[in-house]
Amino acid sequence: MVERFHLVMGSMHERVERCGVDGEYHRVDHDGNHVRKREMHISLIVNIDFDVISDEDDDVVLALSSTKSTSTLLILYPKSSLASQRHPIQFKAPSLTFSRCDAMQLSLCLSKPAQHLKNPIMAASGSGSIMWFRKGLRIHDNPALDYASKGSDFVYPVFVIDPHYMEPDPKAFSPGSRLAGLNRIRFLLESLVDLDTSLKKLGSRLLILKGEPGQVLIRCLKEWGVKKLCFEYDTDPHYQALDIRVKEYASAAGIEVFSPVSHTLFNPADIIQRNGGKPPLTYQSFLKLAGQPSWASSPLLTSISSLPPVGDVGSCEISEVPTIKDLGYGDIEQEWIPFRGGESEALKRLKESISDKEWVANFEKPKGNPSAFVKPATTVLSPYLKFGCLSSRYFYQCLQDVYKNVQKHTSPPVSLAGQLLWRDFFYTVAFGTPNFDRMEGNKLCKQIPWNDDDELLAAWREARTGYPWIDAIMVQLRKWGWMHHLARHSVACFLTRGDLFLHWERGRDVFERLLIDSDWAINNGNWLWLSCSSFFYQYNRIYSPISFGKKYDPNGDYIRHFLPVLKDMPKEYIYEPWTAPPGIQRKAKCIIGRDYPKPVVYHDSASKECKRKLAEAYALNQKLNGQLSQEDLDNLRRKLEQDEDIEPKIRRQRQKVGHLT
DNA sequence: GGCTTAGTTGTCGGT
DNA sequence: CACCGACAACTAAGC
Repeated sequence: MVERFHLVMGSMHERVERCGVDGEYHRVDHDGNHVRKREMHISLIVNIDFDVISDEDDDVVLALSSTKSTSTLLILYPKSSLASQRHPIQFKAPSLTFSRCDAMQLSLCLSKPAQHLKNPIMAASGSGSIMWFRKGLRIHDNPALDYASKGSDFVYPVFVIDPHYMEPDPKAFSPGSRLAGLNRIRFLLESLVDLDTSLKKLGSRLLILKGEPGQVLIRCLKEWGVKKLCFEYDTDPHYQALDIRVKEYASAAGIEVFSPVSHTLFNPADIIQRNGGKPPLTYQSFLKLAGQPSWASSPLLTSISSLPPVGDVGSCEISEVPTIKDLGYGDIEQEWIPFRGGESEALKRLKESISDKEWVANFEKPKGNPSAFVKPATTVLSPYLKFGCLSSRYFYQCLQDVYKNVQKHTSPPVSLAGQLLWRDFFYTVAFGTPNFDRMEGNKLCKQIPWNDDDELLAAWREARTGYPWIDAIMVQLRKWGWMHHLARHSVACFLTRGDLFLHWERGRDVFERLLIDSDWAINNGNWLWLSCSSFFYQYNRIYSPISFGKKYDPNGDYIRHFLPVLKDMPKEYIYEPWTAPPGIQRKAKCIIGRDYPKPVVYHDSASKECKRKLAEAYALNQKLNGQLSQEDLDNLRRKLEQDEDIEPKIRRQRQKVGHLT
């Protein structure tokens, strides 16, 4: 079913420099009649011939190839499909093969976009612009902000506070909102204050609005009569859905939309397209495809001397950046957290990190010490990258400068620059994989019959597994919102394939809420990795909850700091306090089972069980080619439990889950 | 299609 | 302390 159509359309792609008209398309139906289909408000005008591959009911999936020699691919979904998650549809286009579509995503990849950018229908004509901040909370290397200020008499720098993200949720297991722990909310507020301060120095200010961001933005567009709307492109499903709404409105209202890719080093859509429509699934293949960033050797715009003034805000209610208290959080006692939000802090931290050129040149991620907490073994720039307080591209260029001036340096994947590339790797795979954040319906994810055990999950989440190394990490997560990468590995492995055999999505949820650097693509990618659900499959390699920490920190100082109940436990027992003789426990003022819990599982038997289950699950996945139904999973789960009963000596003895006060 | 190779970060017990 | 092999054996990519 391939028909020929003509489409007037455009894109929101980063390289689109002019936009602002409604697009619509019509098709010829089977009887040869021209049928006008829904209006799509799309920006730049491009003439492209395209083939309709699937057009059922209201849903539209289009595969396009341009009339010119460049290959072009567009996947479009109308509004109606955005609400419901749909299964991926696979199809083949005449000129290229691709197998991705995500109901939440609209992507246009132009291999030579410049050719399509001629003859803009509508140019910006001065007047006002909105700079919509979401991530990208910075002045340096901010192309959206730069574009907003060009040729505008007024610029409205806006941040919308979404109550869902910010307001206290009394039912949550720790202080914070439903979606974010208090640490990250605080970090965000600090970042906003810093951004406001910087904007004021440039003759502007940050306008804080409250409400559902889409509605609020559309109201601003209506009220302020701006000609341009500028914001950083975002691949996260949440923003994909939000941005389509806002772009549709803006385009319908004749407002130019400029939405550049500046959060990552590369444009994920470009890389996916270069790989024939599929995201690369290994780091090495990603590196090959990615090559050098296009901007690698040209200087980024890292400073702005002034900004146009803020225009009349009409009846829109503008407030200052709220405090934690303003948001409804009482006085919550909190350990001093070593990480303050904001661009200034990010640049300061960056400068400190790269000032030690030897350290930068010799950095090898896997060799870092996860138990270092007074002075962490990594840069701790991740939360700044997450909110865009720091530009990953600027960071990358700074690293290249250091590398140029030293004799030898480490390389990806272990080098510092390699870490930024990991970030882009996960952004790319996540963008190109429907249901990336779930096991079900995720083609990359092994279907594994994880156990469901609320008691064990709570023990893990609340730092009472009885394994001090694991619990100390979980305390650091809750108190600081940050732990070393390898510490994250330890607890993620423990929760899933190593010991508890609980679903990685449960752990993902906890990390997503509590980490100050939690990032949708990276967090999900790493949980897929650590649970051996995707990317990494060597399920025999299990982090020991005892010896892994011990090899870095034999004295247990990390444990003593985050679990003060164990501070007087002799180092011989601190990783396995249940083995300490009663006299020692008394002397340390820590009776196991009373002051600190007994282990919730025995690691030796639990990890053997996990390996056995993974082996069986892998075999079934292979047999059924990854297509496991819910029934298949249930059957496997039953079988695994039966086998467990047949071998009672292997069956782990579950301890009563203790409570740590 | 079959085969080889490589894969950011395991543990344990050796040298 | 650095490195090695055994353990048991996975997948994606590339030829």
